[in-house]
Amino acid sequence: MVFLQVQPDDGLAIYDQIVRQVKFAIADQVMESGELIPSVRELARQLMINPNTVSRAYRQLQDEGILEAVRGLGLRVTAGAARRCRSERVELIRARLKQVLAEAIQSGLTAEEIQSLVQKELRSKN
Amino acid sequence: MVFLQVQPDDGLAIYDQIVRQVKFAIADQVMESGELIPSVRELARQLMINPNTVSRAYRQLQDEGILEAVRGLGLRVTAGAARRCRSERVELIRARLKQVLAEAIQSGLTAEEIQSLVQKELRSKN
Amino acid sequence: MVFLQVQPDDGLAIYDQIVRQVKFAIADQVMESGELIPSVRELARQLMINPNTVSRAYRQLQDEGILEAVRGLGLRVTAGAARRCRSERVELIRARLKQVLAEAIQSGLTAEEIQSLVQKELRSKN
Amino acid sequence: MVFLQVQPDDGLAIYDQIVRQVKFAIADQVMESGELIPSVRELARQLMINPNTVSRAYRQLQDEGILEAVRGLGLRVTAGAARRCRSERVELIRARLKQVLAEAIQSGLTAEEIQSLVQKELRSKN
DNA sequence: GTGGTCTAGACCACC
DNA sequence: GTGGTCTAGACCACG
Repeated sequence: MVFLQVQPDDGLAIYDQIVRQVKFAIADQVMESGELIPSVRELARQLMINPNTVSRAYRQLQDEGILEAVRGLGLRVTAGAARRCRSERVELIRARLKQVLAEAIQSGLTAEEIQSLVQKELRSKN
Repeated sequence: MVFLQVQPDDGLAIYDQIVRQVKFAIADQVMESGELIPSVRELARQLMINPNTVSRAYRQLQDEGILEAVRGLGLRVTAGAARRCRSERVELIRARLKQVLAEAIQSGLTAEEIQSLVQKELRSKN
Repeated sequence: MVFLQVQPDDGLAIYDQIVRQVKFAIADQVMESGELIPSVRELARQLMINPNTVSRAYRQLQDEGILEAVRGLGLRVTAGAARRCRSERVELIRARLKQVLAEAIQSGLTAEEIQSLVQKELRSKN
Repeated sequence: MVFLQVQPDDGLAIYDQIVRQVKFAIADQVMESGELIPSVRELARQLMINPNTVSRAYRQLQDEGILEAVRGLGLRVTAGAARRCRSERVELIRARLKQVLAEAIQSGLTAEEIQSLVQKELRSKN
């Protein structure tokens, strides 16, 4: 879990950054189902933030059924978490893509111009 | 300016919605350069929101050079506003498209899947 | 909202007591849809507890779709809240009744003895 | 004592599950007065839990007079334990039934609806 | 050691 | 004024 990192002024709340990154880590199977995640205090120490902030992120992940508490031991990734995190991420992408494209059209760009932009971006990423 | 409308629970701040919509109206030449915009009180009354909120939106538009004060008359659209708003909007779109595509790739979608999604969206909008 | 009250050592967390009581108040239509609920600071002052604790309760109610935030104004009861709270409460009762009855049978009480207990209780309540 | 089993995420603490199950076993005379119960280490090994947890459960049972230490031998069920466990269980059931019924009435269910629910449950259990 | 809860007090954006 | 976020530090139950 050394790969987690937060930026205080990202616009996104710190606890939300943690939620997001944990979900992505689970989606990418960097963290497997059943695995214990870093303790609240440990992660807080690593990220140099307040334990309450980590706790809030973990609590939200519990509310969403991604993590489950094991009394006295810590928090564990639930069974169906990986599948859920993956589909949630794809759905998120789809929704945002949809919104951006709608705005692009509404702002006067033609379908051809948009596709050209998309292809240029996709090529530059490969 | 009757075309403006705000949604209190959009996630976006109300003053930001106003800023955004005014810019778009100028970009689409619904509002022309030199044209006087409604007074703070008038718009606040129409949208049934707090005058402070309208005032804040207008102030930001002045700070960005989109609007300018005319002593004794009110606020009017500046000379280069239309061109600026158009390019700003396209640039905004381009940046967000870029970001969404980067996330899409990072989340495991292939370039083909992404293009397929894009084409499907574009067709449904026409 | 003067009717809300919390007991520090109820076994149930304070924020949970608030969540529960607000839901019951909505179910009983003591609080109507669209109505603004007491502010975080106001309720904290009345109950003589920390605003964060109230905030946590309100946040959970938002997560469950019972309340919604109106920026700068406060929190409001959502449209479908009453119906949801009512059915949730009945479902809760049903589940607990089920569990208690299962234990009663498992502990050797006969169906007749249980029904006798139930009737005695019901009569004493009327 | 092979019949004991614990579920880490039951909501109920593990040591409480042990206390409860031991009491029920005594109430059902699965364990008789005078009988020696498994050692802390033995039970901890069987249930694959921390010996501290078993120890805590046994300590509570001693505090309640259900178990007593026999120097050099271990812990055994006290003389009046069975009677006490039975009446305690019935009393527990009665109290919880009372509470659930009170809530049911307070939540708007009529006495008839409640009795209907009770009968339905009782039938499904037989 | 673990998470859960609560308090106290600060700062922010928004209306 | 409103809610939202974060920090700091305390206490509790549990293993």
